[in-house]
Order: sequence, then C-alpha cells, then structure tokens
Amino acid sequence: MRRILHVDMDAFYASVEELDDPTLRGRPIIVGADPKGGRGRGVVAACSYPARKFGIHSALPISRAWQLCPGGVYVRPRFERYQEISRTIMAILRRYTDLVEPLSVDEAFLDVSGSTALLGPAEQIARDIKDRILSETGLMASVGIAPNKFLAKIASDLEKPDGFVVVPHDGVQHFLNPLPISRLWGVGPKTAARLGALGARNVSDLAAIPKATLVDTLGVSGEHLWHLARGQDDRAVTPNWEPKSISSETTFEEDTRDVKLLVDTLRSLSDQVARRLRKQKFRAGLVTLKLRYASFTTHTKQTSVAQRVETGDDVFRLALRMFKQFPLAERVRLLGVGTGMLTREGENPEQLTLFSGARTGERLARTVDEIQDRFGDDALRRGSELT
DNA sequence: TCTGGGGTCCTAGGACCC
DNA sequence: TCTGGGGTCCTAGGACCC
Repeated sequence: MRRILHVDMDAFYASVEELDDPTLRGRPIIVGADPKGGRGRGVVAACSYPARKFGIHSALPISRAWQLCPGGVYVRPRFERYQEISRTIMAILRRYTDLVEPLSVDEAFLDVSGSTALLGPAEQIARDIKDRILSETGLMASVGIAPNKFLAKIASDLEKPDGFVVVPHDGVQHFLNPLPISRLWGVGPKTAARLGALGARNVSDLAAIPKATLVDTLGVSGEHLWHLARGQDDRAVTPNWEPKSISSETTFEEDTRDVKLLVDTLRSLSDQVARRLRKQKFRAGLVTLKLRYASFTTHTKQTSVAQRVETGDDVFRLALRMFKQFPLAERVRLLGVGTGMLTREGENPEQLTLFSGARTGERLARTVDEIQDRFGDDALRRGSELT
C-alpha cells in the first residue's frame, strides 16, 4: 500500500512577507497587484489568514479587496524571494525520499512508501517534515497523508493552517463521501454545474452516478471523476517534470490601441520568453500569440515551425506576423507570447540546418545572455527600449 | 467587484492523405 | 457529378489549477 504525502505551505506569499517584516505579524496582508486606491487592475495572489476574515481570497480583484479591507497591508509579490525559500523547502523534503514532485513553489507530493522501513511510519515522517520546515524557514506547512496523490492533496487542505490529516486505507469512502464535488481536482464551476444537473452535490452523490452517464456528459474526464469518487488514483509521484510550454504575458495599465506600444510590448515579451527558453536550453517548434480585448474576449493564434526557434528575433517575427492578423477596432487589454513543442538541444528532431549563417543570431543572443547574467539586465538594452 | 500570470489537459473542426 | 471512411496533424478555444 502506498503512502503519499502532500505538503502545502500555509498562505505562502503572505507568510514570507511576514517573515521578512515582523512588524506585519498578525495584520491582514494582501499580496498582489497595486490597489491604486481601489482603481487598480489585477487580482490577489495570496493573503494572510487575518485578511481572509474580511472575505479576501486569492484571485479576487484587487479593487474589490480594497473595498473589503482598505486598512490592509498591500504588497507586490516578490517571486524571486518565494522561489529562494521554495528551494530550501524542497531540499528539506528530499531528505526523506527522492520521490518528490513539486506542484508549484509552495507544494509538493512525496512518495514515502520506500522510506518507512528506515525512517518510521508516514505519520512520523510528516510530523518531522512540518517541524523541520518550521525550524529551518520559520514557515508553517499543512500535510495530508493518504494512499494516493488525490486523497493526500484533499487531506492537506482540510485543516489549514497547520493542518495534519491522515486518510486511513480503510476509511477512504467515509472520508470522501460528505465532501462537496468542488473539492475534487478538476471540478471547477462549469463541471460542478453540469454534475449538479445530474443531481450531484457531494462525492457520495457523484459515486452513485453510473460511469456511462459521466462519460456521456464529460468525456474522458467523466471516467476520471468516476474513479476519484471511489478514491481511486494510481498516478505515480514523478520528480523531474519537463515543461511543455513557456510563455509571458502582460495586462496594460490602460486598454490601448497605440500600435507602437503594442509592438514594443510584443518585442519585449518575445525577448523575455526567448531568454527563458535559452536559459533552460530549449528550442521551440511552436509560437503562440495571445490577445485580449477590452471586452475581455480572448483570442490566440499559433504558428508551428519546422526550424526550431530560440532567439527573441525569431519569436518576435512570428508573433508580429500573427499580431497583424488581428483587427484593432477595439482597444487591447492584454498581450501574450508563448512557445511550445519544446525540444532540448542535441535531441532536436530538425535536420541540422543547411544554412549555418542562420545560427549567427543565436550566438549573439547567447552572448547577450552571458553579459546580462553577469552584469544585470540593464547592462545591455535594445535601442528601441531606450525611448 | 470586473476579472494576473504561469501553466496543463481536453475537445472540436478543418485540412490533408490514402 | 457529387462524393466514403479512416487516420493524422494543426489550430482555436475553453476548463481548470496554483
């Protein structure tokens, strides 16, 4: 029987801010976009527990948060700092097993089935992990222990903060039955509504629906849900996930039809994406342009290319071509540039290029990377960015 | 209350081929 | 003269997650 742990940091971004500035302790901390006195764009990325008492939660529009709690502490996210602490946490987890699968900066699955002989029962390992994280980072984590990933994830969430929930092998259905279906991984508002139409509000309702009915209404995810309703999930804990896409997008402070601004933004988004691509030693076979109008209607276009790309110039050229196919009758709210069909250098499916000159741009890009890595991004700038 | 930025996975339609 | 069936690939959109 497998013993899976899900470790999930409590109010992670807000807790880090509190850690770095103890004067914030106990106050309603809201990490997210600049509220700008209630007129800010964007959403709450995370908030402390005192902030939640005001009805604030992540993904809430920051303007709404400002209305609910004008006296709160509003801070911009510092992702690099969160990343830094995340690395410390993940290193702690890897002391207990190699089978650590990070899900995001602040949570991970562990398969400790093979560690119990040496380290004791999963419960003891989990206690130890919580203690270690607290003593070595000063931050609190919640842990779920269960026979599989899906149950462990639900369990870790159940008694936050400082949660510790064990789902015994013989108590799975008892644990699941009363939970609302929206707790299930993959059941959002739309799916919950469709399942509600079938009479399902909690997991026991869902478990009563025949598999064929679920498959008819939801396709393969219906089949998946049928298993989840029974606590069945045999997915392995997989360390070393390879990314499938890399993208960068930005929402303008004000919706705009200024073509120069739009094209300049496209340029810098392309550079950012390409740089991250090279940093991870990828080339892309697919470039995606994303455009959201003021009305919030969102469109994408993508181009797949036989000759893999990795320079800002190449990404930009393709993105610009797609951008020109969009009408600009309406103002634009967001632009995004993405890359996909990623391949590592060396394992490239493309034939070696017949035109070695085509690689000059890539050599230049790498040189620029090196200089920016050593002296900072401001050491080298595009002429077009200097206006 | 107007709704970020980074992702993953699934679906559906059309092009294209045999 | 109006047309099958199966397969694959590409593209656009959408649901969902943190």
